[in-house]
Amino acid sequence: MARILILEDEKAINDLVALNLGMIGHTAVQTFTGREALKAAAETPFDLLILDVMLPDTNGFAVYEKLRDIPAIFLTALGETADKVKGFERGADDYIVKPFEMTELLLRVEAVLRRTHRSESRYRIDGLEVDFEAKTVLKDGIPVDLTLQEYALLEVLIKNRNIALSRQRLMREAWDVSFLGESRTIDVHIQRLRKKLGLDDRIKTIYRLGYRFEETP
Amino acid sequence: MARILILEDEKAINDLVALNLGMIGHTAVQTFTGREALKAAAETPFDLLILDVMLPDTNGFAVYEKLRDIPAIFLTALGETADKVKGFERGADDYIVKPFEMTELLLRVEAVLRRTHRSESRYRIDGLEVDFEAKTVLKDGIPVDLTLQEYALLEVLIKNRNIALSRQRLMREAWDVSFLGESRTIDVHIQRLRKKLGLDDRIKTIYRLGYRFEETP
DNA sequence: GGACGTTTTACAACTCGGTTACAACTCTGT
DNA sequence: ACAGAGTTGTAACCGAGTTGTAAAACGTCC
Repeated sequence: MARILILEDEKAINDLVALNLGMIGHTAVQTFTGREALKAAAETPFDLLILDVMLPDTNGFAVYEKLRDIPAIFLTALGETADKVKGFERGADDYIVKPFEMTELLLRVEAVLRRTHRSESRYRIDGLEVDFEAKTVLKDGIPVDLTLQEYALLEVLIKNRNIALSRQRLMREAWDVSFLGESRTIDVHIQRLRKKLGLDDRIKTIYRLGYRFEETP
Repeated sequence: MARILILEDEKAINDLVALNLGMIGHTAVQTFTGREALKAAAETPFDLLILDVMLPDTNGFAVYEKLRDIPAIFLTALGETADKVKGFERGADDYIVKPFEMTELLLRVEAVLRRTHRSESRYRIDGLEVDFEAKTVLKDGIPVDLTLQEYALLEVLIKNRNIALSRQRLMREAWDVSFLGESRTIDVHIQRLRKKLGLDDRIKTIYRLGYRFEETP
């Protein structure tokens, strides 16, 4: 089952949540301060975060920001704004108002875990890490310099991964040019991506058609 | 935490935003007209503005124009989004469409504050030490004389470190000029910063785009 | 007018994206 | 299986456009 990080300063609640998650087969790691939570998250990967919004040393959102690629459920005691935040649905995140029924929390945990594929602002595979917001690329944690054009091509490939893309279409999407004469431009850029990022296996050539970024080579 | 200015004529929304910001530890100052907002901003510095776009006496953009280098999140009603916000050359800012979930706003607040590092009063790396309050710069403990313009540029670079900044945006944030013709001004100032502070490795050129201050070269 | 800060100018150095040329490979028809 | 046509891989090269840099020109404040 899933590895779940709990960040909640009230020990009674923290224990209760951990106990219940454990009963339905998840592994829960309990933390009580933002610092602890970040440390735990740095050490081992988690599938889900359960974060208290208000904490003595920080707030749950700040912690979430630093671990942004992990889905989260927020716990809050903001009674006054309960109605406002009740229907909250955002990507793989959720929001629950204290005091809450444990059953409700467990249901939401299951729901979030089921929704593994969310609109991503990052993509990771093997040692490759692409941040679509910052437009940066890391290879084994080390920043790789891509030129604007190289990055544009990579982004199109990844966002259409597992789909064969014709040269025509690559030209249109990554170069913003609708026509394609006799030109080796794309081939050369594919070559550069493969070399810079070690993507020989992932970027597959489709003979007489174009290329495809593959997740399962 | 941060000092945040709210400009929103609907009292219910204004109160709600202020309440929620307060709950996660920020200081919110509530204003209801453009005039009030400008007055408040003139009296004390803010780290972030939350501005309603449509107001009885003015609009949020006009206020933002006058307080240029403070990051802002705009609140807009559904129909007025696209056209108005689109052509707007956005700095370290964001916009959100009403009606919005409070959590979403809070997340964006955290994101902006995190991106812009506004609440810090000094920055250190290698032998470089910048005091944003005193506006002084030490290199290996020795004071370095920067001119006003040089310092302004350095501050913008550092406060937006690890983000690629276009020349356009550097012009706007460090020179307070929104247009940029054919000019080598920025390049020359970058050159001086690099020379005076030995920042050849940290201030990176992004070809065809601008510059970026890097923490991990 | 002189000192200082800023911008422009001029040219050298460099970068990137594209082309080329040829080698290596893939597919098709026999 | 084989040959030949067509397609892709790849290193090397080139030119337009971009950036680095020193020096000159311009402003502005004492």
